[in-house]
Amino acid sequence: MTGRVPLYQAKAEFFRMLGHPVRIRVLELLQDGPMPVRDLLAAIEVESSNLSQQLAVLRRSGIVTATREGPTVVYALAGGDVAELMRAARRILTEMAAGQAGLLAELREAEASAS
Amino acid sequence: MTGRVPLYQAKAEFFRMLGHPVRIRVLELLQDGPMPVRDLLAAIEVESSNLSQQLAVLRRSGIVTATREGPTVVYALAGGDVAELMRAARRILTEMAAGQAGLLAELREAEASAS
DNA sequence: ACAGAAGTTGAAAAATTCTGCAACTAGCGA
DNA sequence: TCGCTAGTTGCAGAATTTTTCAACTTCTGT
Repeated sequence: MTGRVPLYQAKAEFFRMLGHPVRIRVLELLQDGPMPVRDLLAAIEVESSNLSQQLAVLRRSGIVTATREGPTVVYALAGGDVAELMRAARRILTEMAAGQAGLLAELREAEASAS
Repeated sequence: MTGRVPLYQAKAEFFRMLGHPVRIRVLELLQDGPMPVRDLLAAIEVESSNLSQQLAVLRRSGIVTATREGPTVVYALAGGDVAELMRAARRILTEMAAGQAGLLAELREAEASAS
């Protein structure tokens, strides 16, 4: 019923949706609970219309919800464990950094003993 | 030493790197162990040069390694738990799908009782 | 040395995404 | 009702990414 998109493509779209610094920061901020746009804006430093665009991307994807409360709009994580995803990402990123440090060390050695 | 990029930006780049169907499929295939390009190519159906480009993206990011073995090049996951990341993504994706299904149900009800 | 298989690379064209401006809607208080 | 605050939307130009084609490198068998 819902589009019938192959899973790997849905995943790719999902990750692509995450692939923007402002959107990452929004998701991280929302992990501490719902937050009005005003506060996001204060925390993130980006033009208000740009933030709106990025929020729209998140909304469309369904990962956050927006509800109007009087004059302000409050955003919240729609579902679950974004935190876990971020943790997994950070772990891999850390490993990769370590790997590259290792590689750099190797390169330095190779250079030192270069003929 | 390494560029000094804010973490949220590193994360965004990481997720962006994941945001392509071919790259997702490669990473999923490599979870079962190292694999020569030939086999990836057979599994994925995409032009060979296109696959190469995507493999280059993965290589540059450091998430996979390539080693030449005679005439073939074998790719492998560089480090750790890509599997866990994929699981986390699938969980969220599933939740979101459920959420949307729920929303659709609500909309249908609203429609049914529309004045 | 030559031919063929396996991949990679460079570059240009095509497609997508991002940014910022201007215009616009919604709610609230005077 | 007017004006202000809070956000969103449409859109054009800029920047990135994706795709493809042609050329190129390596390695192996003969």
